[in-house]
Amino acid sequence: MQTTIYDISKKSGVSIATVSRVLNNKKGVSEKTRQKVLAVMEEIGYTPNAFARGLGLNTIKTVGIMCMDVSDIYLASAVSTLERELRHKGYDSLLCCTGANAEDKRSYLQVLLSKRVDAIILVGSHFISGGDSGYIIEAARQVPIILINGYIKGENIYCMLTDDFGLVRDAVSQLINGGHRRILYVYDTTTYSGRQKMDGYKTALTQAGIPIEEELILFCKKNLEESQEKIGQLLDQGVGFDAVVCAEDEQGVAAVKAAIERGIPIPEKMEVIGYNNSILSRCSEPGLTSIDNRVEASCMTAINTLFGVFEGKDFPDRILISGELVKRSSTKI
Amino acid sequence: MQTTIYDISKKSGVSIATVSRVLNNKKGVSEKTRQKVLAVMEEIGYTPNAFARGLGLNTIKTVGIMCMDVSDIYLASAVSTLERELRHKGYDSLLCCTGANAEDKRSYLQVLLSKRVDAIILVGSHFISGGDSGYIIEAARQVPIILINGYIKGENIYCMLTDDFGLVRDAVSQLINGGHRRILYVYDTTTYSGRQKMDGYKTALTQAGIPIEEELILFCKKNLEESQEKIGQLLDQGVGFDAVVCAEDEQGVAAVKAAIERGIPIPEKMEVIGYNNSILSRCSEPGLTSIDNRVEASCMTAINTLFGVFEGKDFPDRILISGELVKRSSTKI
DNA sequence: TTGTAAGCGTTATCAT
DNA sequence: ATGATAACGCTTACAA
Repeated sequence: MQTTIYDISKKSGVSIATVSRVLNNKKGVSEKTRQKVLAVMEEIGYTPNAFARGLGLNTIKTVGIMCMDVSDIYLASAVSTLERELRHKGYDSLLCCTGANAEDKRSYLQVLLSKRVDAIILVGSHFISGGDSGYIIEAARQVPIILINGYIKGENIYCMLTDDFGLVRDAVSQLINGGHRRILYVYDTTTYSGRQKMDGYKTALTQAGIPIEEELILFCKKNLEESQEKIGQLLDQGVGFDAVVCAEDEQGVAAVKAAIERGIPIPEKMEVIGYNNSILSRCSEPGLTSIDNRVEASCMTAINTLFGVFEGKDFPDRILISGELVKRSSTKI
Repeated sequence: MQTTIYDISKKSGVSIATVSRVLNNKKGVSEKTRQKVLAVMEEIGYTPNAFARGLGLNTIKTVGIMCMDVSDIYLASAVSTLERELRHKGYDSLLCCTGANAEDKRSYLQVLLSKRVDAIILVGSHFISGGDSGYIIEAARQVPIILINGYIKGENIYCMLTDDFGLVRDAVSQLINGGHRRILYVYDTTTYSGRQKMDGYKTALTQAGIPIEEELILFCKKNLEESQEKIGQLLDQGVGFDAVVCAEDEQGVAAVKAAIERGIPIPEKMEVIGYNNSILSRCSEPGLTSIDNRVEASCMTAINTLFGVFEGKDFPDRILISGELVKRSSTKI
């Protein structure tokens, strides 16, 4: 059985109230008593029960973090940053990987609420793709909700937004300025963020007076081998393109590999741009130029916002985080 | 304010006991009453308080997961598997990234204990490198502790072990059989697991009657650029080796890149083997042959063991998980 | 089938 | 400076 303050109380000959005071470093306890109590705690290896504490205080200093899948490099780096910052502030992280199923997301959110987390952070725009974000707005009535890379309008909801649209548009524009007319776009999702990126691609073309061609837009699961195969097929079919922009680094690497496989020199005969500036872009050979939307910055800002909200301060419900294009050897631009 | 079973009780005209019964799907409640209570719950958007429940039952259906850093690909994939399996069983995961500091590991473990997690899973052999694993043995008096890829002897501690030693030894032996005599070994840590790998390298050499040369053992932080630079220097200095075995895929990729940078064809003039069979090994160009110690299998077995322990079954305190060498284009073997 | 009441381990408010 | 006690929201005998 676990030991309680009653055990400490009995063994040290003081009341549980005093034990509690010592435990919480409250003043109004004589130094002698304090020492005695601490000694007993040490001796019997006492660990306070956070439930009991949480029951009374109605806070357990824990924040729920929801994401599709931590094994995804991008999400893992976000979760890592969030967890670290939360811990610095004395909060724990209850991790919840939802997968793609909408019903699961809903019920997992309920689980987090029932564990009385002090806030919930949703990472990735997957949470607003289904259209039905009502349950999130509903949940925000109980605790503040922070979105990393997504936007939902609602009371007590705070959104960190990345300019995915502008970043892709500018990158594509640079390719166009570099003389490219036929640019392949590879994507894997149609979440909010995914649509923003695609719109960026299309807008850049339109602005340059280049027609949008469906055969130059390739949907493909985010899987290296599968992407490589599909891009390779396009190459073999002679669809004809001399630049590739991908919604994910993994696909960018696939594009590079598909080209090399066919003896197409990169970046001379084909330029490739990925997204996320992850370690994959650095592993690529040649190195993959990649768009960095700065998740880490988004996460830091998110935590900042959250603690501001905890303190009752007024914060904007959406904050835009800027990104940048990180150039490596897969492009000439 | 949050709603409680008292609110439901009042509004539906039944006692809190009945509300509780409905909440827990217990029998002995008339269908009519059940429906009425459920309707009220739905109406006022009731969320049960897990603290209160946990206080009485002394379990909150949550498992603590500790690792150095989830942004590490290997650890992220482990955490992902653990979280998923735990959730299937109805458990949440309290994530705790400790960083390298020993004192932090200690105190974070205390935090988990105070949150009354039902078990603690330690991922990675970092937890037993400091030598002082007393606090873990101590913690095991309160809850079962599972180690992924590490071994500590103690009551209520269960260890999933990987044969890092044998895997590296066999891989190096294969290189030796392939005609290599001067094989560079690159490593980044001296944790338990790290030492096992190195021992595997040395043993393979010794068994083949090849002397161990210090200049062929390179310590290097797990960082792509830094590793590439250091391995490159060795190449430039003419240290002379025609195969590289790395303790991490990231370093394997670095070795491949260092060689390519100098026009050394892979695998013809140099063979490279990495470790973990992560996505990095697939991104590498040419693809990196890599040792897979099967974290996912370790994690599944860990969860299996854990729930066996929960049910009071007797489980071995150490389980060995076998791995394999996954061959890609960076080797001829 | 339903209700009453004790108990879970804290914190906080009064007294003393 | 210290102690007694209510309160937190739930589960679960035990009664009715």
